[in-house]
Amino acid sequence: MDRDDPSSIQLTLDTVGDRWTLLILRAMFRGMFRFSEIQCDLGIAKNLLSDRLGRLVDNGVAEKVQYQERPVRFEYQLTDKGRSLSPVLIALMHWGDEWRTDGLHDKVLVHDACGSPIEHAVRCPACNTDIDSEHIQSTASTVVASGGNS
Amino acid sequence: MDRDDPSSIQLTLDTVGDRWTLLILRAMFRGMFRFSEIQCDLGIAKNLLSDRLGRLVDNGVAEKVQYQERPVRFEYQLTDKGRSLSPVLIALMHWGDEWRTDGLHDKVLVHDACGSPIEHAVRCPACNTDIDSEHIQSTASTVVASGGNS
DNA sequence: CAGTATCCTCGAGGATACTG
DNA sequence: CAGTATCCTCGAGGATACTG
Repeated sequence: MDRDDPSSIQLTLDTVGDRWTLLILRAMFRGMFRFSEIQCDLGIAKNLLSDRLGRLVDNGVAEKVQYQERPVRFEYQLTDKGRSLSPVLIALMHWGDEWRTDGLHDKVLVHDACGSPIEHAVRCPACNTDIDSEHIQSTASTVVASGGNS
Repeated sequence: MDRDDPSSIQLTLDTVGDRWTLLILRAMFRGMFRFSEIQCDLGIAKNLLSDRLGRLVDNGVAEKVQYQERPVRFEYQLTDKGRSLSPVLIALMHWGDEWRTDGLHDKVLVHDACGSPIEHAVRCPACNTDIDSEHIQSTASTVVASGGNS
């Protein structure tokens, strides 16, 4: 599992690949920065929230910022590293939207300016084109071999 | 945690938000479809792999396809639903690449045709433009409030 | 409010043995 | 090969009480 390929996915998962952590990040992306806000929103136990926030800070995904002096109070803000997780969150959310089977299909992610459902794209800045998943490679091998049966 | 907002992220996490499951999907995207290939690649215990593959099939992410008659043998292929997880995997991988601190920064995802590092984008097909994360909305609220401190 | 400290429980993960 | 069946262990998760 961790021999010659400490894959990038693995590294990401080590940092944010925990159920609560992902949910906490979602809350933070939604503008909740304080302990009690997040705790209340998620219904997570305090010791767990404390632990997860601590890890996020240790990993440089969030930072603890004092927002008040007396009494001393902190809030957690996303760093650039944390903010750059947005594609992950969006991809997760988008897939859930796309395939959810309950009636609540109104949760589709849309462009605020025009209301159209968004799309994901992977692009090559050099060629200035979209790239299909089967044309993405990592140094070692083809990352995504779509196709399969068809 | 599951009161009025069974968020799409939650739904996605329920299906694939498990450490092993994500790693199994990565293996499948790389073209490993057979039990032993995946088991060997990941070093996962057999009962767990069996359990995870079963769930993936139950959830319509993968399907069990017979590829041989005597003896009867099956392999697991991604369905459309499964294949549409590629943005999730790519986002996870991409973030890991971007922020990994070990020397192995050569794992960047590149366009196979030209070797340039890829970029992620969320696009509006109607406006034909890229959308910044703060301009994405779900029906209820702004999904990603970047900004924060600055 | 924003945590820390304890304690308890259940179940996920892993190993091993067995099977068609 | 592709699993299923058992069993054991450790630790994550949760509840509760306490604190600056």
